[in-house]
Amino acid sequence: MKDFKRTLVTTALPYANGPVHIGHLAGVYVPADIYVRYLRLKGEEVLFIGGSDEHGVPITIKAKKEGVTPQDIVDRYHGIIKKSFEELGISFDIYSRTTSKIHYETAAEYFKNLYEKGEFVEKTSEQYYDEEAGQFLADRYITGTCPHCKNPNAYGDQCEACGTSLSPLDLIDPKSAISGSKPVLRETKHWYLPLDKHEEWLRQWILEDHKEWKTNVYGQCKSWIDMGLQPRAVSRDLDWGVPVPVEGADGKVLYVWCDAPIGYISNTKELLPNDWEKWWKDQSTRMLHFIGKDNIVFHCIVFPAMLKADGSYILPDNVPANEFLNLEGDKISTSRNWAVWLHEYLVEFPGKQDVLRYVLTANAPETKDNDFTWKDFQTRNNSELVAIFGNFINRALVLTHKYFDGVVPALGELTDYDRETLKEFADVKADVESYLDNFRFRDAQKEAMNLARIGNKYLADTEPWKLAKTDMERTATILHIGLQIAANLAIAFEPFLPFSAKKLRDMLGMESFAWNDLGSIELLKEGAKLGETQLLFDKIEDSVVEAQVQKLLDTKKANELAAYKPAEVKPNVAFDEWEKTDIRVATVLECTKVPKADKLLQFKLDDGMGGRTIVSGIAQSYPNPEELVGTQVLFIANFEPRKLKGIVSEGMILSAVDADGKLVLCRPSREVKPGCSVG
RNA sequence: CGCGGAGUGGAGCAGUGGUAGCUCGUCGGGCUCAUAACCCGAAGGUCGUAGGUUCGAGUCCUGCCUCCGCAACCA
Repeated sequence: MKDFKRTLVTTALPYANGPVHIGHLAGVYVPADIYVRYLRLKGEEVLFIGGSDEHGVPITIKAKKEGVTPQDIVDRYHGIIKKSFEELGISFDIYSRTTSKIHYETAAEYFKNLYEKGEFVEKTSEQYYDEEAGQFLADRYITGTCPHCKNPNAYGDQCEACGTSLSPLDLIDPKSAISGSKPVLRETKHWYLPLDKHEEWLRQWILEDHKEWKTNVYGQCKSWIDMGLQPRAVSRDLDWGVPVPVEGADGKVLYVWCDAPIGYISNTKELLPNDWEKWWKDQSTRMLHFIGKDNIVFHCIVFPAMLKADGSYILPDNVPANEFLNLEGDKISTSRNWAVWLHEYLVEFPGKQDVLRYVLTANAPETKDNDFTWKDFQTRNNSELVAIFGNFINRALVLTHKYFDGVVPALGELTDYDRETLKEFADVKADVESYLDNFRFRDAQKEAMNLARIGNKYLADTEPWKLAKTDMERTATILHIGLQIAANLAIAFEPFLPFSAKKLRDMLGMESFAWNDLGSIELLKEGAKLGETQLLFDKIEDSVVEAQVQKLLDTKKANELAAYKPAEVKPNVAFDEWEKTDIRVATVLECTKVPKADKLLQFKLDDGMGGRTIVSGIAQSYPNPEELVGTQVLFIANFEPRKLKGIVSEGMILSAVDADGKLVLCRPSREVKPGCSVG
């Protein structure tokens, strides 16, 4: 590996049309933060850049829907995102945004420079334009009939019914998804980055020089390059974004994918106006992009091509991309509200930042998609953080306070077993480092956790609570070692669980610490006074996670209701046909469940004509049938009587079927005489 | 046949040619300093599926099935 002097870490810019959720965290921000904290702790020079991506069509549409400006939308979400990152301890050196003044300047300048160097090509094409909304339409915002399967709800890029890839021009009878109007074709000019011209060096740079990249990253890049790279548009017709800084480009802005990565540069500039270039243009800087798998091509091919086109910038040394995290078996979705939102978590689980960090790291989707469940969250907290880590710390501290008045006791003569234990945990440092250096955060954290396992085993095997009755000198040595292990934990977990590591250092009275001290057994001095003991982690009760699961179930139900579409209307019926049906009102006299039937209720009705019995299949929607007595219902009076479960049913009671399948009885809006006709 | 990734004990994940591992859960035992925590032991897998290469395959090759991503949004 090259000998780098400093490391620049960027994280994918979250899109400011919603808050940040656990998927973003597990895929990008938590691993990046662990890595950065690790480097800082080693004393290396490192810069950690983040920011919100605030341009693009979806934000304008959301703004229109809410009747506010795009700026209002991004101000809202940028605020939420920035604050929640801070509270989770994501230690950005700067978290800025792409609507900043400096970004507009930087992006425009970047574009202009490439334009003047002739790095773009111009192309004019016909695209659909929505005259009502006054804007060009992205492929996905055009719907119409699929030319292959005649599905009337195909999108401009693909028909989801038959799976065919489409172009908007293929659609029969296209419609704008924004206004519903019929779009028209208009000519428009755009600039393209000719990726095909960059293919040769990209092939060498990725496929030959960076075989160490993760398989998912390398594989996707290889497939793109082997297919042949195509020019990619860098501008769009839109009024929200960085204006294209070229004559005759009115109404055009930089396409978001081009705009957003330049944000990494502008944010660096904003933080270090005079010193930013050493982070971007010095070959001894190592650049890393932490992203999710959806962003691989942009960060490995497109953005590097932009950097290379300029010529003065360095290229990323690695792009550790993660797969996706699912939630309770379903994929996370902002639009469906199927997510655990960071800002909500922080309110609902105060002081438990590290629990989330721990769980997301332990179950990080490093090689494939993983699933987050609340049950797993609880188990990892209770069985790992509390039972193994927290409990070990508590044992060591309680014993020290009990036998040595909260003062670090003296280290006496070591036994063979002591030496074995010390040797075991001295290896932890090298193991954790090796995992972290290879972006294997899950294994790294597990290895750190091993320190606590070693500690627990050491105490169980040496039994200081028994020795305290006979041999205080030996007890002192054991607890001295136990406390040194605890102090090592405080260092090892600093990158992963910074809040708990700090708490632990306070309890131990540790003032200074550095990564290179890891493995040392001289972190605490004999005679040093320990701080106040408290629990490092708390148990999470069943009711807490059950409430979170319920919250998700409620969301799912709300989604079903929102997605409800009325059934197709049946073929028309002549009036005299319809008139043959005799609908009447009746008052319920008795209503009971039919024995041995799940769905049936037996009604005794006052129909104004001597009464009748009707059996109706609505029991699951009305678990307490007696409550219906005295209410009125509508029923069909001229059905042939029919036997159900041995009871003769003389008609049918009318119910509406709600979106969730629940049946709701129909009744007159005020009481009427039993036997009245309905028509 | 668009391209890439993934499919391993009850759950979540490692493992790229040579006796199938880890964490949690389960069962049995021990300990009692500790947040009923800790320590020891055991049970549990024909590694998606059908073929093939090989002395030998979870690991390589081929077909098929399923899930995810890339194309609007999106980590």
